[in-house]
Amino acid sequence: MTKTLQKRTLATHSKLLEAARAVISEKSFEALRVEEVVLRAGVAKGTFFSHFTDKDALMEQLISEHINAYLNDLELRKALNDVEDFVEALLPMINFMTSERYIFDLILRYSGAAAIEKVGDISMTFERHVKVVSSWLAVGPFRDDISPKLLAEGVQAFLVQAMALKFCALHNSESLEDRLLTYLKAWLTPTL
Amino acid sequence: MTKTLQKRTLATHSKLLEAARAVISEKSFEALRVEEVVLRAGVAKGTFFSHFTDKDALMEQLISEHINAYLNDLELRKALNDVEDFVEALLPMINFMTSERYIFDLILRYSGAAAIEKVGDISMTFERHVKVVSSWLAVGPFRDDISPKLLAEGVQAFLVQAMALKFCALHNSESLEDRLLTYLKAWLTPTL
DNA sequence: AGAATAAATTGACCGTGGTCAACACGAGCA
DNA sequence: TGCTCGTGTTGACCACGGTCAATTTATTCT
Repeated sequence: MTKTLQKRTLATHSKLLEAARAVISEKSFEALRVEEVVLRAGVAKGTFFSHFTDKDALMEQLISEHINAYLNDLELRKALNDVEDFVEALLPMINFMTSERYIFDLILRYSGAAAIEKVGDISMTFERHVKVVSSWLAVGPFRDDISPKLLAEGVQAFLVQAMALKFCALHNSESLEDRLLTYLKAWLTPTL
Repeated sequence: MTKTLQKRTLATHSKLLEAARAVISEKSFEALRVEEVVLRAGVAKGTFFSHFTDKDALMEQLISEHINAYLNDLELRKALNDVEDFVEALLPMINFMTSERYIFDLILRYSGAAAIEKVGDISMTFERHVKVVSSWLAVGPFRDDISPKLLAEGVQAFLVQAMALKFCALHNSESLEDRLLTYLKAWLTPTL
């Protein structure tokens, strides 16, 4: 039970996903319209909303697919020697996250500020990110007066801050990379 | 020039603001509908959009009014001795910012991720916040290997992080206050 | 096979933010 | 007083996300 008719359902579901991915690769995340997705998938509008709770849910799924791909790469990397390597490793993912303001806004909204009730896909990528970064911090030449997990949460906070400033009119003299470098050095290797 | 008919315009503008404030105090920020605001103000919908570029612009103004009131209080405070005082001082503002998810989302969206073209009201409150916090950090018993401004930017990053986690399903075992305390101690007073 | 049942799909409809060509109003001028 | 012109105002209209009672399609039972 709860698994009848699954064949047709799965087909429709993947048709919708395919259509959405097509729109995004041809245009952008921001330009995606539910209307166009259902048109391409050849289904009615209502069908979309019986497969995804809302448009954001689809977007969250598609965006976290990308993020998870970056995390897969990051997981393969061994310990990192210094902050420079750190930033260099994270840069591809950061570039994706800030490639569209729409993407960054959605990530921000669902990263931690996500629905209390249900843990979303993006929220889980943030969790995963903390784990990956923690593992690096546990063995690298970084401060050890606080736990790797706390350190990693800090890295995340500074990452978000640096990305946010990229979109800000007041602070675009310095590059995202330089800014992040400054933040992370101060956070990971304080020199009292 | 550019200032003819200003009397009528100003009257309409404040009618709109008053109506909006009334709706918010009776209901909430989230519950505000442009439709209702113009109805109460006794003007047409189009008028609203000749006074505010969009609904967010109105919200930004109203929210930053609140934030600026908190900042006025904070500016009066002299140097703070320790991290505990710090958190205690910031708490009222934090509580407002997280009193509605709608508010926090809007603040987040326009804090740094704001429009590149125009610097918005909320963006300016964040700027102001950094200044206030910097002035505290410059004289308090905190690390001095990095500039007060950089320290203050970090405080902001951790503040956002702590607030975001308040809305997160994964991390609501610890209170916002405790979490912030942990973050700020690690950031402001590292013990190598 | 046909009836009964469960589930997926449909599309007309709604709420709400936002647009814009037409219109009303007030100021300056003859 | 009446004409002109720039600006403020109007409200019908659009775009787009989301809903839901009705309908179609598959499944199970006899």
